[in-house]
Amino acid sequence: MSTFRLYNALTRQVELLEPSEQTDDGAPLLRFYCCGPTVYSYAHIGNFRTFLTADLIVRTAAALGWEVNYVSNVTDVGHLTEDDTADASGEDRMAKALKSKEGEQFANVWDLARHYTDALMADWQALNLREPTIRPRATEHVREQIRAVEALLENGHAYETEDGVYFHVPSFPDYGKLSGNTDIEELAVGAAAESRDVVVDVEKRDPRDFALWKKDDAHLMQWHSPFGWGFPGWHLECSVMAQKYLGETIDLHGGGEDLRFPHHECEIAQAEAITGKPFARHWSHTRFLQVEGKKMSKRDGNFLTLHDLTASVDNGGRSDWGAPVDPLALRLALISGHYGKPFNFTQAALKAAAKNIQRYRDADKAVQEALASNREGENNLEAPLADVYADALAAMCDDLNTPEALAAAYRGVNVILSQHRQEPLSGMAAQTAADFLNRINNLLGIVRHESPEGPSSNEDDEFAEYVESLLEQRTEARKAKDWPRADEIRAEIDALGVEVMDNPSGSTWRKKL
RNA sequence: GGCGCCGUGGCCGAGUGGCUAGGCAAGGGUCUGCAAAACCCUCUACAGCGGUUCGAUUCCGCUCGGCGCCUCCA
Repeated sequence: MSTFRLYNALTRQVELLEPSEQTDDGAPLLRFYCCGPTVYSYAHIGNFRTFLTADLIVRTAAALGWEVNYVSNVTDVGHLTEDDTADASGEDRMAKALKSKEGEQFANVWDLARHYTDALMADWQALNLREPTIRPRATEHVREQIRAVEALLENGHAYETEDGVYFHVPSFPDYGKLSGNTDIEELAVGAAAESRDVVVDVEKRDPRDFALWKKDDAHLMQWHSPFGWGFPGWHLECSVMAQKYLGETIDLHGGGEDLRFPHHECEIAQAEAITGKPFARHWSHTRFLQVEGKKMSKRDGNFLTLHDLTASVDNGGRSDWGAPVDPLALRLALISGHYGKPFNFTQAALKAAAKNIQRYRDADKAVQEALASNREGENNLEAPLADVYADALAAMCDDLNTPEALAAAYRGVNVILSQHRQEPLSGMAAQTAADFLNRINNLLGIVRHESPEGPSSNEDDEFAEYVESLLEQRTEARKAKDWPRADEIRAEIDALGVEVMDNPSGSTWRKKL
């Protein structure tokens, strides 16, 4: 039953994802590497769509009883902003960020990288993303990268020039097997470089050759190497770190669709030229998302970081996007489309997600209460919830069909709530429902936060206290049938962004969506 | 130009050779001091044109339209 099918970019078809090893306990062990971001700024929701895809792979594997060695890096070395990336010249992104307005607060590039790395981890947790087994940093693996360059020089796949060390693409006949960019492309590449008026290292032997090491003793981040002071090429860090932590051949390698070429193609070339073994057996890419029908861009005002959406307006959150948005709603919105298809992120979709999350919370709350009261009675949830969970897992195993998995999960929530409405859940039924919600949360991460400290704070507690006190006053007024006074207080509460709901059993409140 | 993806009801988005995905929005209703929430009901679509077929939204071809990558980008 434990078959997990996933699109493989290498073969261009949906294939069985097969761990090549087992743990000592006999569980399949998946070795998975997903390319992380360069920490020169806050990560945006597009970055997170990719990390979310990785997260869902990890969760689905875990649901099947697999162990996952999940490695996701942080690129804290500045690479390049200019078109001549292959030559690794030009200004790097970190240096550029340091000079920007936001960059003024940082003492240096190291400081800047640390700040944005911390921000990444906080956002990561807010979105309920599972922490990678290992999160290596490029700057902490420069030794290994230098050794890889040496190995490639020794076995003839690389050569040194005045400016750096390059990988010689023609020495690796498989180059292009992932992207389909083969020899025809070669001409286009040369042409492209010329038309862009880029200064190409004249010593490069082939236009496709890419930098393994860039000699530059003026660079803000530089290391000493046998080839002089400088810094490693961008593609090197991932293949080196993946192999260090996961072995020479890994089961699955993922990232954003833009990474397919040249980044992943170059990783393959470097890694396989050294080991002579396949680097990764399965490749997965997440498609870019669009925002309100357009590619995200700062100019169009639709460039969204997690911070833009989840921070309070006072704290820089974007009111035009309804900030602060519940991070779980954002998570749900971002996984409501298939990872391999273009996805249009819209305000309407975000609102719909928020509403659904509310419902998951309602169910969770009802179940917790029922669990506490432990009523006598039948358990008629077992069979329906088992079916629904099986549907959800099967959908995820079918190339991560999140829309279908979510539909199934929601069906389960509705079963629980409608059952509970007819007659409060028995202790046994509540236990079944709680197990279901836990499993759904493990699989999809949309029921509640998993991190020990949820995003709650003293501020929230104080706010809640204040609302409760107002609500008490209103209840008094209602008892006295002083309707104008009651409505007045409700208006006050309403102004705080809170809605009041009067039920037969009393009044409750919650933050408006 | 090269490679690839997609066009589903007001919106977002699965899926299938014949049997209502789902969500959100909207309209009507129940409930309610008024609201809100909740619940019930309604809304049957697959870009266009051909072809294959007993039958196509689903397969094939063409047309139109949108989008992505092709050394900045997840």
